[in-house]
Amino acid sequence: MIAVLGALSVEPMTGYAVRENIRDVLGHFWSESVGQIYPTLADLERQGLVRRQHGARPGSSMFAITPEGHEHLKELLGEPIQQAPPRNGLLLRLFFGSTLGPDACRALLEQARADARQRLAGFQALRAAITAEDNPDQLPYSLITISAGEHSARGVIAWADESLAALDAAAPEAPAALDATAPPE
Amino acid sequence: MIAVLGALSVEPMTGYAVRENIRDVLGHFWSESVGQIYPTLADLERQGLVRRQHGARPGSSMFAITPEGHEHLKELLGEPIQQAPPRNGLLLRLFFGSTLGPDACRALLEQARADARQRLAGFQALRAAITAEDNPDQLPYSLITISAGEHSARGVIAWADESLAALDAAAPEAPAALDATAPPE
DNA sequence: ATCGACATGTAAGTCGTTACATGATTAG
DNA sequence: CTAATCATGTAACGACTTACATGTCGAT
Repeated sequence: MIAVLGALSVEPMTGYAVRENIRDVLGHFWSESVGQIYPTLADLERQGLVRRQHGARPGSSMFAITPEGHEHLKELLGEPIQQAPPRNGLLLRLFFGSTLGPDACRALLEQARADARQRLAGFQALRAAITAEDNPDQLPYSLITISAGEHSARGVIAWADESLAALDAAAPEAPAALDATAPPE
Repeated sequence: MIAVLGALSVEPMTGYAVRENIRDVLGHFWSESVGQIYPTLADLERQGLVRRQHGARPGSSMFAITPEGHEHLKELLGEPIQQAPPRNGLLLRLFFGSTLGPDACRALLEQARADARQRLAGFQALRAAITAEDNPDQLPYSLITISAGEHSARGVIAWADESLAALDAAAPEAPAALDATAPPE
């Protein structure tokens, strides 16, 4: 709802383009499925918050936000954030690490770290792209969201490093053990 | 499912206790609602993964995990993690910061930082508690999940600090401006 | 005797995803 | 000509939450 109206607040576009914009621009912190977008658009039209005009091709529509829609967007943005109940499948598995086994835990942490590194690289590319493309009004806010992603990714990397070290200390599972330090006993 | 079976893998307990354990022990990264727990328990019983015995009072049941249940838990823990589509209401609002207004953005960031500080304090208390209570097998894995929370909270604090500074630089909204540095012009 | 914690369940409803159905247009 | 992309929608299903309904037990 906010995302759809927000996309249209930038410029008029088709529902398909709304979907692409949400995926490509907001994708790292928000998502809407197809099944959400068209009904939402129909709702917004019914409420007079967007106007539907003929698209470039037969059967397609250009949606444009109305002044009331812009008003409504402001209200929506001011509404309290309701956060989803936490549900972190990685931490759930790691919590039961003694059942899962230390090796599988190490693998999970390494995977999480690799994913975070990739995301971090993506954010750095994205930062460069939007610094070139965004208008000066939007740029600081885009940068804030990218910065959030970067901080989060760096946090995951540091956490995974630390946790892998902790696992090595707790369960010496011979992680490349061919060095000069004498094994215990 | 994993959470319920995992709770019962520690010791037999009532459904009510399962709920409390999930809330109190896994609460910072996982949650199950009442409406999930009892049907899940009934499912697990039907599949022979838990056994129901008479509870201490009439009408109450003690649930205990069976060997097959323990096997199944291992399998579940090994299954790929499916992560929920991202949906961060805070970042969504901040992204549309030029519509929302700089002051409201500042307020959101300050709130997020305050929340993160509180979570961080909670984690530090929790760390002390479980270090005293947990058995040595479980402790490292509990610490890993707490550490994840701490890293995340510290990340949010650093990000909020940075972003507040960025907003001050981009939109000099007179944030406590009574100091010796001359205002521009 | 009454209040809060313990205890188990169900029903209704919300939210959201996935898959399907359909068709136009454009690039190779 | 044909594959990919553009474009719009719906239907079925699944996941989950909230509220309700019911009853026991222990402490004050």
